[in-house]
Amino acid sequence: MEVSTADVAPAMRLPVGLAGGVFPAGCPSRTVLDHITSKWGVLILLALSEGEQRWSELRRRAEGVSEKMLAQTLKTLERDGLVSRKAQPVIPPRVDYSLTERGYELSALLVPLVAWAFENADDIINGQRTD
Amino acid sequence: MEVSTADVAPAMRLPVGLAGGVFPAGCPSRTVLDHITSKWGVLILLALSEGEQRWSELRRRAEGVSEKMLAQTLKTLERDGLVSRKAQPVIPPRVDYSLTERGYELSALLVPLVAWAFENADDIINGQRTD
DNA sequence: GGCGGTACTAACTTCCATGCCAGTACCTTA
DNA sequence: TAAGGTACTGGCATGGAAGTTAGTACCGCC
Repeated sequence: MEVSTADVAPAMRLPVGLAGGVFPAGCPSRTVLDHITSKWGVLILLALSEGEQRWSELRRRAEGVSEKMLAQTLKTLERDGLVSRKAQPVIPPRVDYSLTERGYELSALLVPLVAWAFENADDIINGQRTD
Repeated sequence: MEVSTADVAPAMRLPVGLAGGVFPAGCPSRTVLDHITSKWGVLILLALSEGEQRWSELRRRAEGVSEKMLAQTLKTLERDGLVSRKAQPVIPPRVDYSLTERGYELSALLVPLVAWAFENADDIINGQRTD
């Protein structure tokens, strides 16, 4: 078998921490991973990967998200420096959300993952493995 | 800025579903995404991406996982056709887990994501964005 | 003989993410 | 005047994820 991590991203090989244990419990990586792999985190990053969007637009695109979770998730992602918030002091309020540079980096990795999930979802759910 | 979704996986662009709504709520993609982005799902897939491993080895590598969650997660991933289980009828019991072909496909996308999280974790947690 | 390791399953409990609802402040349209 | 849209915040409820504990069956080690 020659499928290995090396095929994927030569400059992105998993670091030292992996040799002998995936991650120390409670290390920053775990926290960050939790944020970006959270149910709504993924969807929102994904939606924003296609460009700046307003609050209400995000609500519609991340179908099923409640206002509370949208606010909470956006706040987390903003604190993590992945999303930037631009509020315009107009009435009615208008707030635009977009990805930061770091956010784009992330979404570049996230998008193929989600695409893969989308493409394989039916097979997987129907229990049709090829192997 | 040249980081865009197009740079990543030309054949993996996000499909039609995305234009106008990330995913329908309750569609298979959501379910699969939940499995593979689950707290322990990620860690286990990651650990297995480095090759076949036994139960007890996985316990140690995914630091902090309880036996219950390990069993549960492995069962889910096995049902999804991402992990294969080989039990040897020896005493004491010996069970080896490895990724299926589909599992490797996934891990190839997951590994760079996790690597990114690892590399950026400190910056993110300390709130030091560069932008 | 008793402890520990291997690979689990099952029951009970706890806790946090999420959901649901209500409220805010201002404007527009009917 | 009343309803509805915009962008939120906060409280309470709950369900599912996760943790805890115990039990199983067999063996090797000391």
